[in-house]
Amino acid sequence: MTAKTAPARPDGGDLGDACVAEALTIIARHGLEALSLRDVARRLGVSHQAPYKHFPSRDHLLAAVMRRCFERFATALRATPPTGSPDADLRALGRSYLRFAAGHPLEYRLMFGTPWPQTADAPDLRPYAASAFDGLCDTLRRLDPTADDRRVTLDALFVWSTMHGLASLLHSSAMDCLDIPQAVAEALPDHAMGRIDRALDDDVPDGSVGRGESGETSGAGGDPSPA
Amino acid sequence: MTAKTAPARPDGGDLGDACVAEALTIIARHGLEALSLRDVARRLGVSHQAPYKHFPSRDHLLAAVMRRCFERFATALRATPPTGSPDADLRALGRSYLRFAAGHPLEYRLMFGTPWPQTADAPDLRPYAASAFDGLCDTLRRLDPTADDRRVTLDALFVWSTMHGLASLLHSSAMDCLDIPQAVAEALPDHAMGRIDRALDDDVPDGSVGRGESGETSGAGGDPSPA
DNA sequence: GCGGCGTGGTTGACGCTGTCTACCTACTCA
DNA sequence: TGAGTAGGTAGACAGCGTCAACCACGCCGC
Repeated sequence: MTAKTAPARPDGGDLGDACVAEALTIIARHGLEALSLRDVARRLGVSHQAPYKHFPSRDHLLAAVMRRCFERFATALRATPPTGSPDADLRALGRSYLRFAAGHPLEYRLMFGTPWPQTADAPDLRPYAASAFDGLCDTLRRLDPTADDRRVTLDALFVWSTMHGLASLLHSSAMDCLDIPQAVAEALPDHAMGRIDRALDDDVPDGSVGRGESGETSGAGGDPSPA
Repeated sequence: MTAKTAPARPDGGDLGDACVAEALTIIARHGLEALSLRDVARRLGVSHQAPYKHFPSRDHLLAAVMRRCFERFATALRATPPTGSPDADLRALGRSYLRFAAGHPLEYRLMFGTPWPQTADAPDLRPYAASAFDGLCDTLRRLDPTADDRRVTLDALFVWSTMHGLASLLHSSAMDCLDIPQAVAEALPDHAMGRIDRALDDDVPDGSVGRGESGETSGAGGDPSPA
């Protein structure tokens, strides 16, 4: 329990890592539903029980795969270094976000579209999600240095919601029902980012943004136990 | 093959309908992963093969469940009759949307968060998705009667993206990582709707919204074959 | 040197799943 | 009356996750 940091077995490869890589390949190609521990073992040429020496259950393997997805996602978001203009930075961030989602739709769905396995609710994944969200908050703070923390958090969640909605809807089955011309679909990301720009651009007191229609704040998301 | 419109078997209940209802109950309570045809049959007190007389495969049952979900969703959205003010209508529509998603998170995920079974890509579900989207477009058209169709479609997709993003994120695992105070999370829907209001409020030429940064339109979602 | 032991691999079994096949029964209709 | 069919039955199959038992090897205290 003490000197168990890195297994680094003498016989070359680490089966645990290989399992994660193979599972990630399967998910990226055929989706989460197609992932099976036995298939992973078969592809790696080991017995169907070998992965259980590295992961107590399928969910633990899934959690490891998700960690790797989050690493890649965080790397992709950090790939756009901040420029001088917070406005341009926000757009670049949005573009990176959508590019990752478009390029890795199944991994994206794994991270944000499916319920996490109970195994993964550990604070293990928190740093990745938090760092991405903090980056967004920082950009927004530079955009409007006078905004307080609550305002920045709300705006960050608003921006994130729109980006996540775009990323999800653009590759969703529901979208295919709608006969949206491809040219319109392709113009949507920039259009939405323009709308976000305008939504955030003008600075007015908080009261006019969340203009409460007499207790309506609890109308949509107020129920503390919706399930 | 001709007079097969409604089975309406003489022996009381319709097992097909009962299967859909039972499957919907299971999904709403335990999620899609917990749905099994054998479990449905067991709960209904019939053999594990009985459902196959009504649905050729699990996916066909799933498609029927999704149709029922969409019916309920469309009903929920239509429950808010249009008032005189398109601005108020838009907010009411958003509230209905989020209320349904909060009240039926697993059904919502089934409709918009998981890939549809190939069985369901028939034009069967199109009317429901289209009617909801058209309602949103109509409201936006009343908000700005001068906007052309392309503009209305883009704005509708923008609004829908934000709503869908909110609905997804507010109940996602990623959100739990972020230590968002509950008060902020509860204020988010109204805040976001206020931002949307402002994003749509001012009317300026399309050029300033989708200000193309020299071909950037194809940067985020332009790749026609992302997978 | 050697026995205990943890690590990482194996095989075999269990119950679960979706699905295929065959069989049976009751109703409809020519 | 007899064929056809809709709808329900049971049995079998492969694939799945998981539990249990077993085995080979490297390490460490004696």
